[in-house]
Formats: sequence, structure tokens, C-alpha cells
Amino acid sequence: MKIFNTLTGEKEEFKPIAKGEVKMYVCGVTVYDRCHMGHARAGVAFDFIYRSLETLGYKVTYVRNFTDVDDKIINRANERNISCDELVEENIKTFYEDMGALNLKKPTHEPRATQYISQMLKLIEELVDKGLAYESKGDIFYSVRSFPQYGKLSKKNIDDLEEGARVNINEDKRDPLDFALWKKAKDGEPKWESPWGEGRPGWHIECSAMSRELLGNNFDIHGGGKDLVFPHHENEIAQSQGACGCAPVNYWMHNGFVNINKEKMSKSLGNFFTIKDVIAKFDPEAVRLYLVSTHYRSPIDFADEYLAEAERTLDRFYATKLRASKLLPDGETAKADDKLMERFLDTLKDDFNGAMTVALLNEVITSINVCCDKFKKENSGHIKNLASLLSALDEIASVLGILYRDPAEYLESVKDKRLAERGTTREHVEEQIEKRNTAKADKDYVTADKIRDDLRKNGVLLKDSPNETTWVMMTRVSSAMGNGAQSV
RNA sequence: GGCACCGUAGCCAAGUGGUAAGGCCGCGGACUGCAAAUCCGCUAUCCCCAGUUCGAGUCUGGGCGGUGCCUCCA
Repeated sequence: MKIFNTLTGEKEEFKPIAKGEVKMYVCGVTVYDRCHMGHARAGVAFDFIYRSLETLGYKVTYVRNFTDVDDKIINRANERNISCDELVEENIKTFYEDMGALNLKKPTHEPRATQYISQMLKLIEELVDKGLAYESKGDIFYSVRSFPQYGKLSKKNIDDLEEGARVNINEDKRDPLDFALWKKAKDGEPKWESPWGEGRPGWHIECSAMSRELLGNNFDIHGGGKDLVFPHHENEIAQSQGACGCAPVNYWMHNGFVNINKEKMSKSLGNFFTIKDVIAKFDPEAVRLYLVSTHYRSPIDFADEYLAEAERTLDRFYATKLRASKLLPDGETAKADDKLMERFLDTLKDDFNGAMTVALLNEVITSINVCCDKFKKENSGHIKNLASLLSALDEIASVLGILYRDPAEYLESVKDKRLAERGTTREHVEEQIEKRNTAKADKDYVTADKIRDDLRKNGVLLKDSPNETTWVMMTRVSSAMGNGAQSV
């Protein structure tokens, strides 16, 4: 198996520390606000990696933290006139709602920073003892210059950084690049006892403390968004390695950014989307499908048309599943085809290639349809093959974290949602179909086609078969093709 | 200014040395009263230039274009 390691900038053969086991730590969220699409991207990316590792037979210990003490939390709580605790609880609750909608599996551990204060203090003491950190008026700073490898992960030269350093230099620091491990308590802020008086942790120390406590001084994989490479992960290395003397992490993995309509998602540009906003408009499963269709390291662009396309793709997947399951006798199962499974596992082994995995899934969907077509025509045989393809479909979809709903239920629920958006009802559609069937029986095709065209304008797509007429609802954008709406 | 990354068909997007995955759109066909769905077929030599190599989208150098990080950020 190969993993792209940020540390070396190359895909490397993965060698776990303990055979058959993987210890993975991924930076979760600072819970001061609702989750945005960047969190969704990171969440889904590492969820896919987590599932892939398990599918490849590794026993995975997956840690994803909550940072629940931080400047932003304190500021936001003050703005809203609530306690930090209230704010944190609220946002952890909505985190689970959002990530649950995106079908994220529960990690092995989900530590909160405030539960690891003693481990942080111990780590800081070790750093002070070793002369890598120093106290200054109740604050403790890490002395970046005393860690020779500083900049290795982000490939930055410490002197270049010095030149670019911002003007508001903290007088209490010996060097502008030094960063806080511990901050002296201020009024109205959360605080804990420490050997240097009351205070609270700095931003980076929690991840070093929690990963060490739960995974040890040296573990396999550490992940997060690309934006965390510097300074967060660089500082983590300085802290952890400074304390234990060994490299804390063997493989650093970083997911790419989210863009909105080709611009970086940011609050100042006004193109900032929460997960809640997006899944109110598009099916969360389609959002997940879209996220996982792009390689985790590449940037991903969000726009209505792309998500609508993902919805159409999801419709197709479920429609195929439903079609096949109707043909398959109850209890008929078969092992997934070996060749197919081998290709599948190979895509996972190649740095978790989600795009390639979705491509493979598309091939399987086509094969299933071919199989169904043949069965329909010849009315015999192909059952074993169909069952085998469905098994393959389920295995692949399960790693991607999609197609977990009952196909019929999915298709019906989507119908209701889209009917409501169109302001029409099932009763109306059924009524029109009745009328049309009467016209068809009379061979009055002009009337029949008129009814069909009118329904289509409302997003209703009719499908005639010899004995019945079924219908589906188009997604919003597909039925208004060409107007390029891109508002997400 | 420093440091990274990216530039593949109308659009989205895989692919780190051997003659370009997949999806959307489009076109042709099978099927259909006509459609829809489904299936079959068609649609690129990979920003430009030079080099390394038997062979490069894939490596090296230069150029052009775009993005990110250097400050809180998934």
C-alpha cells in the first residue's frame, strides 16, 4: 500500500509500526461554530481512509479530537453572552448532526482537549526541563530556534519566516516565531492550575498531548486539512519530538481545500457554506458522493450544477440497485468477483484513490444494467452473475460510504422532496397519468404527449413499459439545464 | 518577497516511464406509438519550448498561466 507523505512530498510504501495495525490521529474541529464544507471535506476524506484501511485488513485505532478550549471559543461565547461550556456542547451536538448526515463512522476515540489538561502540563514541563520552552510572565513559549528540524514538514526556512513575521511582536517572546504552549489566565476565561499559576493551553499542545496519550510517542498516520501543515502540524512535531526525542508521526496526510465557484471558500468573500446549508438543498448522500469522487489531495470546487450532477448519479445508482434486486430471487447471493475485488483493493492501496473507486463503481453499475437487460431478454440465466455483481457493488459502496439506504425508500423519499419543491403532489401526477393512459388506449397520442410534456415541465419524467407507466422526479438543475445557476 | 502546488476532451476528473479511468453534455444506433430509462458506438496525444530516454501526460531545465501557505482556518 502506498501513501502520499507530506513530510517527503512523495508516495511511499506504507509500513505500519505494528504488523497489521494502524494508529491514526486526525485533527478534528474547534467547536466554536457550525461545521462548514471544509470540515465536511476533511471528515469524509479521512472517513474514507479509515474505511479503506479496515477493508484492507488493518486493525485501526482512529482518533479524532475536539478542540474545546481556544481564543475563538472564548470570543464567541462572550459575543453571544453564553458560557464556553454551552457553546461547546451546542457545537458538538451539531457536529454530530452534520457528520452523521454525511455518514461518518465513529472513530475509536474522540477526545476533548479539556479532558487532557494534565497530559498537556506534563508535556510542557518536559519541554521546559529540556530547555526547549521558557516561562515569561506566566506564559510558556516554545523556543522554535532550539528545535533544529523546525520547518521540515512545511518546507519552510526559519529565516524566511523571520522576515515575513508580522509586526505585532509580543514583547514577552524571545523570538517572534516562538509560540504559546500555555497562556496565563485572564478574567472571565476558562483556567486550570499549573506549576506557573493559573492559565489555559495554547493552540497546538492539545493534539500533541492527546495523540501521545492515546496512540503513543510514535504512531503511523496523522491527518488534517492542508491549511494545518503550517503552523499547527509543524508546531506539533516540535512539541512532540522535542519531548520524546523521536519523530511522532511516520506518515503525514493532508486533504485539499474546498472552493466555491472556483474561488477559495472564505467568510470575507461571502461564499462560506455550512454543511447545514448545503444538505438542506442537496441530499447529504449526494454531497458525500461528490466529495469522495475527487481525490482527497486535490482541491474540490462546489457549485449547484456539480451537486445536482451528483444527485442524478446517485439516482442512477439506486435505480440500478432496485432494478437488480427485483430480478434477484430472495436469498440469492454470490461472492464478489475476484478480479473485480482485486482492482478495487488496488485503487484503495494506491493512496486511497476515491476517484478511481467511483469510476470502478460506475463500471459495476453498467455491468449490472447489462446483466439485467440480458435477463429481461432471455428470461433466464445470469442470476449468479447478477448476484456476484451486486456483492461487489455493496463492498465498493460501503467503503465509499454511499448506497446504504434501501433503494425503493431512497427513490420514494427523493420523489416527495422534489415534488414539494415543485409545488405539486403525487395525486396530481397519478391523475394525469390516468388521463394519459386513457388517451393512449384511444391512440390519441397528441393528447398523451401533451400531458407528458406538461408533466415534464414540472420535473416529472414518465417511463412507459408494456404494462404500466412509472415516473421519477428530475433534480432541480437537470430540468432547468443550461441556465448555469451556481449559488449552492 | 520566500516556500509549495497545479495546468489532461465543451465541463468535472483519474493517471509519477510503455502508446490517455470514470462521469456530465453532445452525436449516431438498438429498444419505444413517440419518448424516458437502459445498452452499444463515436468524441483528447495531455499549456508552450528545449532536454534525458529505445520510449514521457508522467523525469530535468526554461517560459506562460492559475492557486495555496507564510496570520485564525478542514
